[in-house]
Amino acid sequence: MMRYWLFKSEPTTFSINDLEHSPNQVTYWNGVRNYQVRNMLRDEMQAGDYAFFYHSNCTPPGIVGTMKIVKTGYPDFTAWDPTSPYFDSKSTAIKPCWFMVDVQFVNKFEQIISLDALKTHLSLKNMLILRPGNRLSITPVTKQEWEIILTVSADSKIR
DNA sequence: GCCAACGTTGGC
DNA sequence: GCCAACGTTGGC
Repeated sequence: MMRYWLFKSEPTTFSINDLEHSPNQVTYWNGVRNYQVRNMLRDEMQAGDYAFFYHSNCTPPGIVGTMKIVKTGYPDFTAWDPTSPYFDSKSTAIKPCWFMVDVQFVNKFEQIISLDALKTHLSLKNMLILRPGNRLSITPVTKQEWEIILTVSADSKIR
């Protein structure tokens, strides 16, 4: 059963352009250090799932494109590197604590669908990203939400 | 740069 | 296992 997701990233750290220009347009999504999100990466995400790429902490924040999960959860090895900002001594190769998936670029929207724009769609009002105080860097998206947002993106192209 | 929300830590 | 203090996220 295919699922849909939304991945947040600060574009100054890693943007959709960075993904587009990665080798084979694929990258590992490392650095998740939240247990709820870890569980999604480790247990729930499947190859073939689709995800929105969301730019956070920028002007304006919003969804900028889509990507695809191409490798299911495996240990986030950047947690093992003492020189990495993502180092965490809790995690070892024998007993990994943190996980990541590989994602592949699919497309970039011609126009960002800003957080403000998302808020104007009644049918999207239950999106986790719109919930005040939601800080999960990855959230599940329903099939309906996925399709509505793609429609919004196609509409914005015509204008 | 402010601040609300909320996850994590650590003392007890 | 409770909960206050603290740190981080992220919109504004």
